[in-house]
Amino acid sequence: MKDMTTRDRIIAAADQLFYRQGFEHTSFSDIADAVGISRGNFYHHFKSKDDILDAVIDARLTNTRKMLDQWESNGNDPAARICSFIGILIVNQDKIKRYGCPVGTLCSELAKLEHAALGDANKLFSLFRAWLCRQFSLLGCTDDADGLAMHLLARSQGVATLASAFHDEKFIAQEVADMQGWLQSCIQNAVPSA
Amino acid sequence: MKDMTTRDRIIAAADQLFYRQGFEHTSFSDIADAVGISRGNFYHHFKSKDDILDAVIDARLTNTRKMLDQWESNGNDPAARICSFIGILIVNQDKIKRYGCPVGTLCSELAKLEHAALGDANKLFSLFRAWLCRQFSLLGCTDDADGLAMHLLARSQGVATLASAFHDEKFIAQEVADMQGWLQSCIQNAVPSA
DNA sequence: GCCAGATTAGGACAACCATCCTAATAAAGC
DNA sequence: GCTTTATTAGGATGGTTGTCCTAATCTGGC
Repeated sequence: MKDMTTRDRIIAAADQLFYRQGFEHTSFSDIADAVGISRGNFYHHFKSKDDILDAVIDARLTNTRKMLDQWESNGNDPAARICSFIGILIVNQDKIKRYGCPVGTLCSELAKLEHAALGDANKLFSLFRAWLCRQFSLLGCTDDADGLAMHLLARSQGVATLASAFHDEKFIAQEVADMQGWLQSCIQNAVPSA
Repeated sequence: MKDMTTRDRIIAAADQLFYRQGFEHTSFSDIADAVGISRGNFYHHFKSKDDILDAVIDARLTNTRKMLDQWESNGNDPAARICSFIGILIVNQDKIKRYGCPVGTLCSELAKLEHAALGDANKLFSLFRAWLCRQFSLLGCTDDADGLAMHLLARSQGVATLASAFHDEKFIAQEVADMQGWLQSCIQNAVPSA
């Protein structure tokens, strides 16, 4: 945080604030206060507020790609990787209970604003979708890997939304366990390898 | 629409705009233009913008209750009623693809705004939850009726979110079919009556 | 026909917003 | 050490927002 450039510190602060307060409800003053710099100084680093949003989405895409690559290079089997994805709901449950899913809530907001960056934000979903699809394929579920990916993506979105509404962590645990059971049944239905 | 009071016309217009544009992004001018009245005229009917939001949420609660009551008094069995709930995703798929779920997106936004009306908005979720729980109980799934209700609620939320992101109506149809299949398996696992 | 109350219109108001401008400061190259 | 460039601060600007005020109009009771 200390050795970051001002530009990166703006992006990091905006990232958090957009997640917690929403994009529209976050003002330049909010970001300036969080970073500890002057308001008028933004325009040396960014053309506009929309420009900051683009940078935030790019950063999220990069970080997400990094996380997924790491899960893939860990030597685990595809089932364990998918379990890592499901596990996000447990690892981040405190934030999710407060602010929902960072991807889902951002895309929902940008859709209502008819914001130009909606397409880029949706790439976050596409990233998870393609990654999950690949894991299901490797698992042997070749005929409907994308359908299974979308199914799992949808379920985790729903869990995040309801966990936020009801602040119920027991519900998260139950659904996570259920998803893991569902994953096992996927493996059994898959084409046996060798 | 023509025989409604001005107050009701404001609520109806605000309801639509809050759904389509979000609460914060909808200004008094937007509502005034939609209703066709003057801006300063609102304060004869409502104390503040938050007051309009409260009225909109109340109206949604009333309408939802009416819908659920109707489904219950139709003479259908509980399974068919739950199917009606699932069917919302098909009936409203055009709006859902554009704006997501009216309940989920409103609660997400109000949570980020830390808005006082969040508690009332969450009652919309509670309404569906209690109704679904009752149906599952009548179906014979007495030991985990609430868990099943939450599960179905979460899944439909997830479908709405992803349908909005990917504008994919084939995905909606697939998930709806899958949910109906899941419902059948619930019935078979239920305690057999008589 | 008149009057009291409800309803409306339209503008005034202060606060906030994203954006821009200018001047001061820091850093770097030579 | 000087000059050029990058970075910063802080205020100005115009537009929009929710809110409020006042005067005009409409409505119903008598």
